[in-house]
Amino acid sequence: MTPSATGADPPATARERSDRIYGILRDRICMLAYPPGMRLSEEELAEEFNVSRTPVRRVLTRLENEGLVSIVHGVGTLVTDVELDELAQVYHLRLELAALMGRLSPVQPDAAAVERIEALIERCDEQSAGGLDHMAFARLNMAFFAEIIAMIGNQPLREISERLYYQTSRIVLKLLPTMNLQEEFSAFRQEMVEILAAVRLGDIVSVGHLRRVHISMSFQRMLRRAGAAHR
Amino acid sequence: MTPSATGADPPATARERSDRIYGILRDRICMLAYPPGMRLSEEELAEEFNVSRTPVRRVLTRLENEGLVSIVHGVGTLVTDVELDELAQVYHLRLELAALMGRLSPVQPDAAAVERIEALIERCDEQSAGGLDHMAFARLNMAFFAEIIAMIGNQPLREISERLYYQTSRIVLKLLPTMNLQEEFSAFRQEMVEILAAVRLGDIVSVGHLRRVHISMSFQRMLRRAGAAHR
DNA sequence: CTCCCTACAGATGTACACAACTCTTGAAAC
DNA sequence: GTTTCAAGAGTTGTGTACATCTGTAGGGAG
Repeated sequence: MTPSATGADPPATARERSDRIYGILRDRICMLAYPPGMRLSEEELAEEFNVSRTPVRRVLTRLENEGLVSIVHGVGTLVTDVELDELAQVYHLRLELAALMGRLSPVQPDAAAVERIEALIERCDEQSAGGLDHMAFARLNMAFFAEIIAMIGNQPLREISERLYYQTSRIVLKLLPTMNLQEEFSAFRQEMVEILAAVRLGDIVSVGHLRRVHISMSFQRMLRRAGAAHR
Repeated sequence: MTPSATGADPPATARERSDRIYGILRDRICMLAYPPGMRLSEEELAEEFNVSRTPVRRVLTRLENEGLVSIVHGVGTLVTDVELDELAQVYHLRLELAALMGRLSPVQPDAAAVERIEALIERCDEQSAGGLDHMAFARLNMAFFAEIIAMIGNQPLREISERLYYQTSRIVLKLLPTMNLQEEFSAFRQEMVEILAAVRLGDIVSVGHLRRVHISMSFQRMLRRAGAAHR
């Protein structure tokens, strides 16, 4: 927004600026604004954020460690490709980790969190009524995930769950055009309703198991579609 | 060994040099050669490895992302401290992940791996016969861990298990002087014997459960010692 | 004697120039 | 026509000077 000409942006500390750029680039990759295979130019990014290549490289290295880009000397920084079969292991692990959240010092969500989940269900209904949108689905999914991880009290598990989510979130958006969008919206709404009921009971163990079930079924639907597309 | 005066080291690619420096620093931190609280100088490290600060910073940033050091602007790069109660969450997660290894596409170890484990048990006996050494215990433990993670077929789970191990390995070495070293050697040997039996049967599920049991008991022994020391 | 403030030493963060590497393009040899 | 090689453009990796920040030591006011 503000072109920094006035320097209206809070200068902030180096760490905060780095985290900000990281978050922006991660979201662009996860939302496919930077599609798989796209080449990211350090110089262009440096220009966009009004910094030199050095802090940009710091961010790109972090994204590489998390598997979202691949840096190749002399070639460039490439957004990694996502293939369902290559991410099968990540999905299997996500299933098991989801079931763990209730066992490892879970956090009881407060009333505000319950209201936010209710609002998400409402937004889901509004979308279903109007035109269905891929991007809207992805954003709702991400917002709901934010509520889920807030219930994970075990900090290492929370960080790992986040990482794995960002690694797999793209495959959903990528395959969505080939799938039944209404079915996906419906399944997602059902998941939120069921989890909301468990949240109201304070039963985080069940929240974890419900998550596990729905991640598994979502994965199975994608496998079926991918298998059908190959014929 | 070779002081690089002759340049005998294979020049290697940038990635390999970076990984090499990373591995060296990680081992030094995990072996307490760099004790918690120690300040690492980018300039000194750059001089030691015959590079500039730039690649050193790349490695230190990675170590920070994994929680082994803390970089503070204007202050320095400090080796993070390890406290048992702060690492309790990591331990609880490690327990559950250990139990998962048998369920997620485990890798059957070959005959050579079985022999290496037998050799580790033998080395453990030699240590028990001679003078007991903290460093020897840590090295045996790390070597055995290498055999364990080789059985983890799920790649993301393997990487995560490695990270969490490096985060907790220091606390063992730190508390070892206050503990019964002979008891620890004995328990460790027992773990290896039991797991070897499961490996011979090709029962990786049991390997995982045995790991879980022994990680848990090791943690409980440390908790008891730490509690006793506080009085 | 205590407290505060200022200057300084030393650390990490940033910018920029250059080195090293990859891929492409084109022409020349066969 | 095919192949090979060399030169060039474009990218990331590295080295280095400087900017920015922090903790401390020292001196002066009260």
